[in-house]
Amino acid sequence: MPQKGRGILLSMSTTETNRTPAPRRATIADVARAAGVSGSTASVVFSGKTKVSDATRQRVLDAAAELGYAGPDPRAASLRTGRSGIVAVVLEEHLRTAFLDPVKTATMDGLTDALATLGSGVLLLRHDPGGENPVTLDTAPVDAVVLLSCTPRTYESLDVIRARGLPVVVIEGDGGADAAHVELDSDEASAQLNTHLRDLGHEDVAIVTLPFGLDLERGFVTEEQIARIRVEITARRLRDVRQAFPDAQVVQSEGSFIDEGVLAGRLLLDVPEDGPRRRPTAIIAQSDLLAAGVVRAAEELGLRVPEDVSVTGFDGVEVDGLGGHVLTTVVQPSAEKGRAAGAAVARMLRGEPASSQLLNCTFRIGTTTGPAARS
Amino acid sequence: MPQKGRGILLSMSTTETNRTPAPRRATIADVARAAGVSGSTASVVFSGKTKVSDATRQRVLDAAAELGYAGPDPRAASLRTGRSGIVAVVLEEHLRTAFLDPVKTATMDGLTDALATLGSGVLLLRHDPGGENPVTLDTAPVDAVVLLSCTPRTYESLDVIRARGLPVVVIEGDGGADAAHVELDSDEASAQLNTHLRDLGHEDVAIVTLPFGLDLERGFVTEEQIARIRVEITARRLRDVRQAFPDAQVVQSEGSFIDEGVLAGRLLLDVPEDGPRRRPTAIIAQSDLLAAGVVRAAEELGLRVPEDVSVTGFDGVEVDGLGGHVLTTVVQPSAEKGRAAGAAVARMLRGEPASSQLLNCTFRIGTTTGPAARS
DNA sequence: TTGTAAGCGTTATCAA
DNA sequence: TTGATAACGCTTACAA
Repeated sequence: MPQKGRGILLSMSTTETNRTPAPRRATIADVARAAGVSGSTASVVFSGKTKVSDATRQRVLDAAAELGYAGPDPRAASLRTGRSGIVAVVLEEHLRTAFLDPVKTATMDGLTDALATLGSGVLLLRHDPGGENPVTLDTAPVDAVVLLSCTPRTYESLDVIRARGLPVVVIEGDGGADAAHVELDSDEASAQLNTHLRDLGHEDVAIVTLPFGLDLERGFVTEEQIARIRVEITARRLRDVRQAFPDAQVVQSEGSFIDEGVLAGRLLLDVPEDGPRRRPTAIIAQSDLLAAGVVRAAEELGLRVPEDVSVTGFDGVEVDGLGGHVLTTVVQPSAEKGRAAGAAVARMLRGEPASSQLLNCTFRIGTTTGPAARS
Repeated sequence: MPQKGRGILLSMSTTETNRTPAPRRATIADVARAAGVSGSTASVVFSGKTKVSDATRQRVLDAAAELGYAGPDPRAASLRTGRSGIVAVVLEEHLRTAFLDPVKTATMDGLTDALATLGSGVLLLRHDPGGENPVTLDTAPVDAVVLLSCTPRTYESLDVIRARGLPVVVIEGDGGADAAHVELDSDEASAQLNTHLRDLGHEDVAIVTLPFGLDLERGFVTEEQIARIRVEITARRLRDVRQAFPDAQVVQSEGSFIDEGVLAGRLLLDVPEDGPRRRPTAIIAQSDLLAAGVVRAAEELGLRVPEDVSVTGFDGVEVDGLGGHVLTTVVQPSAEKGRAAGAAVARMLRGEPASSQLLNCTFRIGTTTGPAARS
């Protein structure tokens, strides 16, 4: 079709003057009239909430087809019912960034699954307080809100949500008493991982951590820096490991990526024959992606995993690029987190009070850990 | 809070009998009344569409605060305005699967950016014709629809959309005359890649393709199988390469993954010293992830890239796990695709006719190609 | 700058 | 099984 242009505009206004009075889409009322039934009957034919005789239904359906009526307008329906069938998911970051994290993706997957069962779709919302973002929780027709990647800033969203009286579910974060929570318990599984390594005779252990949130460069960190960690998950996982291995060397990565793991791994494993530092016999990475990188670094240096060095991860996700290895890792129920959040949404929509759920991680022994190498 | 229980239920019904008559949320009418202004004035205070005296505005705002009114109900507003501020994105697959593809993620990113500017959010919809999926295009209050991963089946969605009269944008697919399209032109860039390899002296070239859509196992394929390829993108990219290298060996992968690339790479590169097959001097992979895997396979086998073997990709995405290499590749404007789709949505929402856009790929020379190794 | 009034298209309730 | 009626909460010409 042509773009706007003078000639076209003229002909358009011509059409406009002598066009039929009502070029608007058919409504359910039109259908009802055409079918010779009441509006409520027509409505019920589409919603299926009440029994309608076959004959009547057919008449309504025929009329609808005739008029090109495609079913009730969701906007009107949602005004009337008070439900839009949409649940907002608030992400802290760019999608690109968020979906780089396989755990987050899996959680989203579980969430969409659960919500689909419920009959709801997922509206992606990025929480960016700075940007001029006109579609926010203020103006989106949503029935509930799920907070997925929580940082302290995310909680600003909560005020808006509370004001609207929307049900809120917070995944791994603190949303206050009126929000439902989905929490993870990794204590037991982490302890098992520690024991596993201890039992294999590992004493020289190193840790590759997620970022501290302090804008540090990748590398070895000091106790002082450890004390100032600002990312909760990093701090907790580190604490869990250091309970068993208080003297472990700690390398902070700049993110949960394979390539970061490679760099951290080199730092730890590429040690001069008789330099001051000894090569650890086991490396505990705070994510599977980091662990995959460490495995890679080891192999690059001609070290065999697990014969020469053991490597463990955290998350239990499938890592593309790990080759034949199966990581020894703490498996977190990523998709289950989403499903639990979906279930919580369902409950709150049913009017039940916000209730929280604690999900357990499990410890999985893979092929990347073995007896400590004799030094 | 306690779960439903007998005692609780009793006390609840007690409360119910003697609670205040109207526990419903305040509406804009309530606010107007409390502020002593008309409904329209109150409305305008929130929408900002018309000038309101500071005094009046303040009175309205105060009344709203007093009543705990959090702004206009989006459901009602969207019924009235005919806009919900939501655009549906239809994906063919599980989110998990869709977001494994870095190109798709980047496109989503561009799309959400563009739509945010427009004031719209993105509703994720999975097109699954089989499943019982109550929130579909039929029932979702959306202003427009973007089809992202198109397969022939996706077009079923189109009928529903058309019936609703919603604007449609199809990214890399054929949505018919009334849809806007975003298309990619890689001819030029592909030709440049071919020329690049030719100029470097490569003649023994192999191709690692995306799946054929024929449920084939990973491995070498026959001409007959090539003739039956059912995935358009695979066919087109293969055709482009074979124009220049008609005799290239072809290995089909089972998906766009690094690990698939590794396996395909081994198949091509791990050849016996004096077996029947010669080792190719260059491998053209149909995706960057596959290419990354091929690079890896080469290095595992002790071959240097690009000294012993050149590797090229397709997509131009950042690949985690590629180490220091920069792939020689065809860069497609992934995010731009999304942005273009967003722009198309904006235009159609403004009432302009569906118009289509063709985006160009570019050829990028990285560090993974070099002169053909002498055999 | 503010007010009046007329819907937007549905569905829930109740009665027939 | 069907029908009449009254909301649902808001926006926007248009008038004052």
